[in-house]
Amino acid sequence: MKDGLAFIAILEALEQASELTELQVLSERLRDYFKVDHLVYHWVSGAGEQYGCGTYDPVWVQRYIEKEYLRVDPVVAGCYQRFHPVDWKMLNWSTKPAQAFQAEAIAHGVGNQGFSVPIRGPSGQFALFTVSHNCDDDTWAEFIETSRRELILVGHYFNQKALEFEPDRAPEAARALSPREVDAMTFLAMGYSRAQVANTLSISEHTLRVYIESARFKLGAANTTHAVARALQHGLIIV
Amino acid sequence: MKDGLAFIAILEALEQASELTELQVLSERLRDYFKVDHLVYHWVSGAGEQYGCGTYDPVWVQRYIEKEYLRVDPVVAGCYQRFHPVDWKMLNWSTKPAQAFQAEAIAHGVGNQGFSVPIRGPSGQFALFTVSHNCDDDTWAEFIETSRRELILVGHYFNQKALEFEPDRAPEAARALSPREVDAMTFLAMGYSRAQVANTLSISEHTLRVYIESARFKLGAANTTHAVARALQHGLIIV
DNA sequence: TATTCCTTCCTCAGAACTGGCGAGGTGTTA
DNA sequence: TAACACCTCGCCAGTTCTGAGGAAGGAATA
Repeated sequence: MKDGLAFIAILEALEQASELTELQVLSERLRDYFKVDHLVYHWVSGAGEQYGCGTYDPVWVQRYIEKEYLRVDPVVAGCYQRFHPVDWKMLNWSTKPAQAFQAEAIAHGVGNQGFSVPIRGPSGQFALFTVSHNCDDDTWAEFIETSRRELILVGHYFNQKALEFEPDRAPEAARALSPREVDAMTFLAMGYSRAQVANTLSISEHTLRVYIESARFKLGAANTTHAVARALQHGLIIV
Repeated sequence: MKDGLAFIAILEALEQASELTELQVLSERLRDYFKVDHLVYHWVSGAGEQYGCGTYDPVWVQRYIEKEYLRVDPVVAGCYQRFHPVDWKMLNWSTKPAQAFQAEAIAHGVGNQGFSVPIRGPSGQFALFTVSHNCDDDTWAEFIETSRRELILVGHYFNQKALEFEPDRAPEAARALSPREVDAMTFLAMGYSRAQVANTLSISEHTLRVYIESARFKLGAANTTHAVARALQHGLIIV
């Protein structure tokens, strides 16, 4: 750690932040602390909703949203499937859309190097905390080596604050399912047919249907598949 | 932070650990460092699979697994739905099964206080990093206040190592879906019927069926609902 | 005590999904 | 060039799910 005290000071400022706009300021302060070109927090969830703050060029951010680059961006795709923080070099940039995306990103000032920390929450909540910079591989590797811990920690604090300020997005108050409804959803998520679930739970298929329907209703789902998807996303079932 | 250097030393030992058994030793070392009664890492995923290491009484661990307390434990249920680390006091212990569970846990030496960090990964991976202790509320609150950052960080390092040592459990090498298959799964997870999805993608319903079937095959799923559930769990679609 | 929620059971018709058969075109890669 | 994966389309028969009606007892809560 370069300067433990300066870092702790920023963390404490982050803890005490009480408005979303402060995150913007803090991201600039952190960028200067880490001495990188860009530092970005990017939050993703449900039906393409996004929120972000950081030091990227607003033009680029706008374009990213408009073009739904979310579904092309190898950083998002890669982090979505990894637990560990990811150096951008480890990602798969070889597909055609990914290369076009990369070229455009760099043209908008995004660095050639990057490091992203994936952060996950309940309800399928997913966020990325990213630092990006222009430098050679060795310099970058050394930076990551020394800053890894701080980046992980600060990423989580960012996420915590972002959720705090936007409570609508976080809990989404999915009414809890009854035990039988949980059973039903669980086995359906495991691939059982209705008949199999009914058999497993030793109840009639008609009874099972009642549970599925009430779960569907509680989850605001259009069909069984949708209900199972939402139950999974809300962490209501553990498969 | 009480003793930054001692903590860093443990983190580095954790980084260099090369065997699962070392995690057991390190959890004891960390317990002593934090001066708590218990410190546990508990990993959960797919079809009730579990793995843990830490300082709980093995008898209790055995019983926990046998009785499937995973599905009763308010700590698991609570953390599964939260992003933030959780003080056990914040959880809902009022249901009958939860109270029975709590009584039994305390009888087996688990502390009256507890703090658990939820950790999530791709593929629906979920883990808990917990410290537990016997003391009054004020003492505990003070401990959490001072140790929160370290607990978050060390929990993530633990998880990283646990994944590293058990690679079978982590990636599960779900073959990637083709773009059209991703589209199909995505809209199905959003509750669209087959007809609606076909319409949205401007393809015939039969073509859509081909995608669903091939996605089903790749995901090893028994039916559409199962396929969507797996696609979600593997982070192959972003809904 | 009244109300609400959970659990369990029923039927029937129409809608939706699944499995099996087939076909042809494009693009990448060994 | 051949193999492979991807995208697109069709039909038929059978299975499964959904919607719209019910009914009744027990537990918890206000």
